[in-house]
Amino acid sequence: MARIENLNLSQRVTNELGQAIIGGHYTSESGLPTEAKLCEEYGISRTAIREAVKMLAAKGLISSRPRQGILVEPAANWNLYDTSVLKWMLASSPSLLILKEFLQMRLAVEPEAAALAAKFGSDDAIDRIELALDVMQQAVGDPDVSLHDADLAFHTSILYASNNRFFYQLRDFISTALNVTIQHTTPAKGNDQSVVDDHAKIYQAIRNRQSDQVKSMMTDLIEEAIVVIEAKIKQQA
Amino acid sequence: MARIENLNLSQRVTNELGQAIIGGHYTSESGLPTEAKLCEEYGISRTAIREAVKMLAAKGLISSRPRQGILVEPAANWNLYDTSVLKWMLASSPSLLILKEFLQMRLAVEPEAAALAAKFGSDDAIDRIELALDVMQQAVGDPDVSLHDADLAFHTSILYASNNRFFYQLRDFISTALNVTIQHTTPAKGNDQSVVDDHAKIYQAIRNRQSDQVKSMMTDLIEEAIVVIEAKIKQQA
DNA sequence: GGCAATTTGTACGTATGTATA
DNA sequence: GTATACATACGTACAAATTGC
Repeated sequence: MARIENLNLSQRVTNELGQAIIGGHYTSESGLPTEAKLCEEYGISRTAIREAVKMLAAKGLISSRPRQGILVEPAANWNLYDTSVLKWMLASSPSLLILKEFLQMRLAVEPEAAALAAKFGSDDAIDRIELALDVMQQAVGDPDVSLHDADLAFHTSILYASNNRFFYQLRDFISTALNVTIQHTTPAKGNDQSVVDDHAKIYQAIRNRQSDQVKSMMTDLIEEAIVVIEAKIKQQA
Repeated sequence: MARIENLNLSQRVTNELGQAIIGGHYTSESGLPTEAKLCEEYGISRTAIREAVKMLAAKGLISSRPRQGILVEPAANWNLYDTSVLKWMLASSPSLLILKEFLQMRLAVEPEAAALAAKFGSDDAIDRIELALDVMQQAVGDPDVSLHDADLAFHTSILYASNNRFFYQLRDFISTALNVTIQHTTPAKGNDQSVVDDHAKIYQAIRNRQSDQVKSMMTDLIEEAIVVIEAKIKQQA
């Protein structure tokens, strides 16, 4: 998403309403105010409101019918793989529990994606993984290079190499999940090199077309994170 | 999605334009006609066109800026987990290749979902799986009961029992994938009972909280389908 | 069936931004 | 650079359709 000041009016309203809905300010029972009220609240025209309503409806958050007004859809219908919806969710409830759900999804998706990359990835696509790994290696010891960003690029490039559009489509979701994961699993610095080494092994296995090995390696990588998080959750309770 | 005649104007236009974009009638180079032209073509007001454009933008299919007009986004940005987008894709290219991609995703998601259901599923949620299985059993020999529908319900109820909203959110995607799968993998009738038996074993493993076993059983179930499809693809070539 | 409330659809005017000459 | 033309962005006003009482 671009900077807020670059967004047009209906997009800004969509953002505010979307966050309010996911934050629970409007519920399935209460619904939203009428179009007219929303115009007053935001001091804008009906056209802008209606466009925002249509965008939120397209994301599964609301529905609107004459006489009934604008209704909040059950959370089960929200399109969680929409980048905006994901962002709003994270903003409203950044808990360890959602992180655990993220990791469970990563555990399903990433090992299989890595296995597909080993089986079907084009040489060019695997070059991209290597490139991301190189940057990760540079980042060790050089504070000007972001290990974090290179880590995201590494995992995303594997999704790309899977040669399956449905896996690659999950890049924003996985990036978001990985983002939150990193924030919680790198408390002590200094183990950067070992992180890079683990990723290097995964890259090599993909390059060598060892799909079974890479699948179990990626599984191990994510399960390590799950162990850390489950310990933290217990600690909280 | 409701019946077409129940949709309002902007939703109908969204459908037509969405299908045209995914079908390749408008490309990343050509873009779409101007709002004014679209009004003429469809014989409706600019407001309706604008609302449709906003909905398609919310699904990642297009973007619009002054002077540049309405641009088609790269296919990599389309929100494939949106039910409408998925439907449009299937309508425009119902090939065996997309089915293979579906199955690869199912192989990632469903075994893990079943394992989570075994670990964390509530008793109520597992009851739902049992219910779907019962209907599957009834369907064997009774043509009034749909094995197909019960099969979908079985797999969906496992996603629900995973107790993870991101897995359950994939129910439409998995249902669509399963739908296409069944069409291609049940050529000969008469093996209904063996299909039901396979599902019964999976249910029992979930009920007994055997997460490792259920994971490998679900993996086997889907890999069987993959073998059939890959044979068909080879046959075509 | 009639009435009221609310979204839906239409029409048109002005403003704003942006590519191009 | 500046001006111009063109396309979307935004606003207001009104008529139509739908639904609950």
